[in-house]
Amino acid sequence: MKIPPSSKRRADHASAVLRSRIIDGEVEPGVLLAESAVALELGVSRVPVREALFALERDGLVDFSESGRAYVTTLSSHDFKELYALRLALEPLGARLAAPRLRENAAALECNIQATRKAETIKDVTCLDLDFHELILEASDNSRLLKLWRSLRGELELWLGQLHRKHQANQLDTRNGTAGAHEEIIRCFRNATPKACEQLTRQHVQGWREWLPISDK
Amino acid sequence: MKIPPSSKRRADHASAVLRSRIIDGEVEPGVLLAESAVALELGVSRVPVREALFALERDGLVDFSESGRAYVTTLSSHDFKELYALRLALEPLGARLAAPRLRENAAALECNIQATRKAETIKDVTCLDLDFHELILEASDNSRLLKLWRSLRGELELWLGQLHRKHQANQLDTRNGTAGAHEEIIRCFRNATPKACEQLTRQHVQGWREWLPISDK
DNA sequence: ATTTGTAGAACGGTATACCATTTCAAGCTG
DNA sequence: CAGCTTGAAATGGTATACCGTTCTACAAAT
Repeated sequence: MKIPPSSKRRADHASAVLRSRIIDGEVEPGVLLAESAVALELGVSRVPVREALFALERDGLVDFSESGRAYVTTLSSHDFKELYALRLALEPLGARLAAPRLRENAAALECNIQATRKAETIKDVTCLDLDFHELILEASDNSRLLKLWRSLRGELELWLGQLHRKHQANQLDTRNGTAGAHEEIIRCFRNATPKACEQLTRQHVQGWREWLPISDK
Repeated sequence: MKIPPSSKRRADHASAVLRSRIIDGEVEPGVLLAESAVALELGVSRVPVREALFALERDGLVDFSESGRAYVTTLSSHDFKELYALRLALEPLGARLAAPRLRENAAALECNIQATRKAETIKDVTCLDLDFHELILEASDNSRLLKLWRSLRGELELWLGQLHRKHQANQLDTRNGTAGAHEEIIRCFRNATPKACEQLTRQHVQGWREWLPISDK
């Protein structure tokens, strides 16, 4: 739930606007994002828009056709499997690496859980959930691990957003389930070995994956 | 050892030229890559150069300062550790996923090994070695896994290139060692379970990491 | 009805020009 | 001599204009 305070660079602003539009489903997957049109609408020139589109491609939110046009990414269930296979590779590693640091100081994680309990929309819960996992990776002292994970986050948010929109009957109270699972993880960081943290994180990610209502079309 | 045939996009050309200069050590780490200067030298305008610099940043070959200037990446031994921790997370996973496909068809891998045996420079050996690992990930049917790995490859090449340049007395005949180890991996793909392939790949990557003469400054 | 041809619009790639910011060194001040 | 000031040069950010390519829709031909 972070809104960069209208960064100085217009490219960043354009990127942020487009990102949230895509994730919120305001623009449908497969839609063409023409530079000129976007530039006109955002009131900037094509140059920063180009930059924004490249950044979004890096995050998997737009795909470029061979001819250089940018389209909003369309995700399939196979894409979802790819993403989770990678979460399962990256996050347990991150947890193991972060364990020594989080053992002593898990304040940020605690704070995140409190916010989760108070969250009022399913979207906020999702965002805070991902934030929690990101916080762990931030403590892993492996900047590239964090970078790679972040490059997947946009697609995760897109996928989960689509899921929530489809199953309108969203149980907002994944809140407590999420918060509870995260508290168990914190306890593990405090008391157990790095190996145990790694293992619990693996189970947590795997468990969530199986929990989700995946339309395995 | 691939030279894109002067792609239509000048940005790609600029990117390729800069990439090879950085990896070959023609420009020292820490050097400023000013848009205007590069543009002037390559005979193109600043726009494609900008694009190239962004692409190189994604691959970790240049870093942007806060003010937006691009500098050639300087790698520390900590960076090397980060890279290998990630190889150890990604490549075994890739091997496991690729196993079913490679069991039947490992022609590309065979071909790579033959080329490795004939390689004439240490740089070629390194490149073919990385190609071998990349071929496995290409067979993993996880496009994002491949994408993430590729985003690390440039930094690996940069690091290894620096290492070779430092230890002039490079034993070119890592050739046979590499080829031999890779043949063992192919045999594993043909005869063993995906789990076994995963495990062997982990050992292979780990073994190489320990083999390298790391100046653990 | 399906396919092919074609003209015009849409779009991306690039060059160039202008402006704001940063950098850095010369010069001034204490 | 150290530290600060300042101003010119370097650099990046952005806008705009031009050109070639690609796309699309409509028309002609089979």
